[in-house]
Amino acid sequence: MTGRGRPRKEKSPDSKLSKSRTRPQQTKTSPPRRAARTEKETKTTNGPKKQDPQKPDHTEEKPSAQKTRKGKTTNHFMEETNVQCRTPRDSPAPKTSSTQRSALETKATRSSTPKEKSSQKTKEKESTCQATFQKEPAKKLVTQPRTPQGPAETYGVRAKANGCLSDEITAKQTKTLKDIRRVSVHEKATNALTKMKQVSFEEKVDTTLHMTLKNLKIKKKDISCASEVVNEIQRHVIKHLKQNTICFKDVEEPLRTGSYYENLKISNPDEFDVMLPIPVDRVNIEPFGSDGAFYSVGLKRGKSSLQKFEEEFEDNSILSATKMLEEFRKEVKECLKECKEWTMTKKKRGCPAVTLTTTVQAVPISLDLVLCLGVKSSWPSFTKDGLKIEHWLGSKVKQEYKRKSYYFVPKYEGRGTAENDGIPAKDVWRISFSHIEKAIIKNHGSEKTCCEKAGTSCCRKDCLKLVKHLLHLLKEKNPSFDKFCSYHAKTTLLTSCCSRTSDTDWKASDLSPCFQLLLDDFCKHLRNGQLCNFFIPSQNLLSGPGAKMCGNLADCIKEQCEKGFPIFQQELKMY
DNA sequence: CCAGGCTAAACAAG
DNA sequence: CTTGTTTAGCCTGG
Repeated sequence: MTGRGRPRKEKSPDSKLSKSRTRPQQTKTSPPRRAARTEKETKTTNGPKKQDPQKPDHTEEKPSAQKTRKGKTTNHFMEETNVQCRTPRDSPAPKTSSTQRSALETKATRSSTPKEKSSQKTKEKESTCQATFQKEPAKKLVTQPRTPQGPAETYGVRAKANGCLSDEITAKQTKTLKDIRRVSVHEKATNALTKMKQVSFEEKVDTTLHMTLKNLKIKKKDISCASEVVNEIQRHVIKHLKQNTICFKDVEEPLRTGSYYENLKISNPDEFDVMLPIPVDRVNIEPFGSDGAFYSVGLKRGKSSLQKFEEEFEDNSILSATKMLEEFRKEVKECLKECKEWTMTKKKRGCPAVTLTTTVQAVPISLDLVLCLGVKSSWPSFTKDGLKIEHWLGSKVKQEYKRKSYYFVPKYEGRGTAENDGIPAKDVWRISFSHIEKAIIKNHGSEKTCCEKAGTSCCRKDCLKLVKHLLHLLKEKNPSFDKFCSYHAKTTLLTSCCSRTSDTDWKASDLSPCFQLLLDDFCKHLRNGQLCNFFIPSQNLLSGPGAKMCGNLADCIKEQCEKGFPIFQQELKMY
């Protein structure tokens, strides 16, 4: 890893190439990064997950981790009493002595005196959390959340998530007055306990979320390593396209899109998305299908370097996405001959990207090169009701965006042979506004200074990272969710930002409630089976997964919310 | 076109 | 916590 820090401008492409060629050997001799990391940063790194989230490996670790939790509750309780605001979640055991109980009560009243029942507002949490992060071992944070019918039952009271006391009273109606009085005494105690537990529960959620976010951060060193090789191959490919091809020689500056370049990448800098735009002017576009997301693209008459990709259909000709992508693949493959450390993955049907993979320090990295057409004219009419950012970012900003180009990527859905007006799906293009998404994410505040160093910081991006991560983990656990993707999360965030437009709706200190509100929004979309493309409202992004799966996912998310995100806690446990 | 300045984010130190 | 440093990526003015 030494010597990586030197300024890139000093390197000539050639020297870099030769250097890279030797790298595979280096990786063999040098210890895998995971091992190297354990010296220092083990607690915050995501080592175990490193290689391949899809591998079932990690499932082995979970049961054992669960075991360690069992039977430690009493001990755990004693430990916890030393920590301010960190009250037992697993319970006061039924046998809790009166002294212990009163200690708890006083603590409850002292530490928080919660006036409102369900205090969604969790103020000044951050300081507590921050301290917790540094001092407390992670294992402490990962105890099982209090189950709905928790130990409170031992007091003859049904403890509900929100402690609805009226229920409890009706349950006792048949009892004698004496009993009721006795109960009410207990109620008092329980009430305090319940409230205390709520605080504890919410705090625990808050801590879990912050810890999770912390673990999702990508290491500076990893960024350096990955970006060096990724930038190098990018430059190489672009140079090749410009110098050695005719049809792609007009390729413009790459549009670096996707999570990494939006600072939304989580866990590892292992996926890079780059769009390579070929400018086209004066095109005829025709919607393919009814939702306005796919189009056939015809070149207007006149010579063009793209003419060789035209297909004749009835009276006009269109640019065949498949042909063009094939040629692009061929050219990229050609330049990989000089970059042996990169390999190209097999073509996936309907996929717009040519995916290149390599490993840096034993860590796999993939780079998606997406050929696209850049269109400078005004956006198609299907976008008319999209991008409703007026109240959030302002209409000037909107106009600014709408003046920009838009792009087409060679992506189709379903079988390539499906026809529409005689045009096969494999020859159509999907519209893309990735550059606008990136611009919005980068400039996401209602106030211009949002998240700038002089301004107030918000939690919009953190919320999105968490939703993405949650979705990722749920998909890992349940492969039937594979039709859901991070774009659903992103679109949900953008949509939610348009309804909660103020920066104060997303205060950085309100991460937990904001995140859960965002999940609420997501679940609502899922239950309705409808999530509109942010730019093309007529396209429903949830038509793919189907109603049943949407319902299932919403159930899973709801469960996670109610239980305090055990799926995150389980992960934290591993570090 | 590209050098140099700027920003966001990670990170280290106090 | 605050402050400063480093880095990659981005933007811009000459």
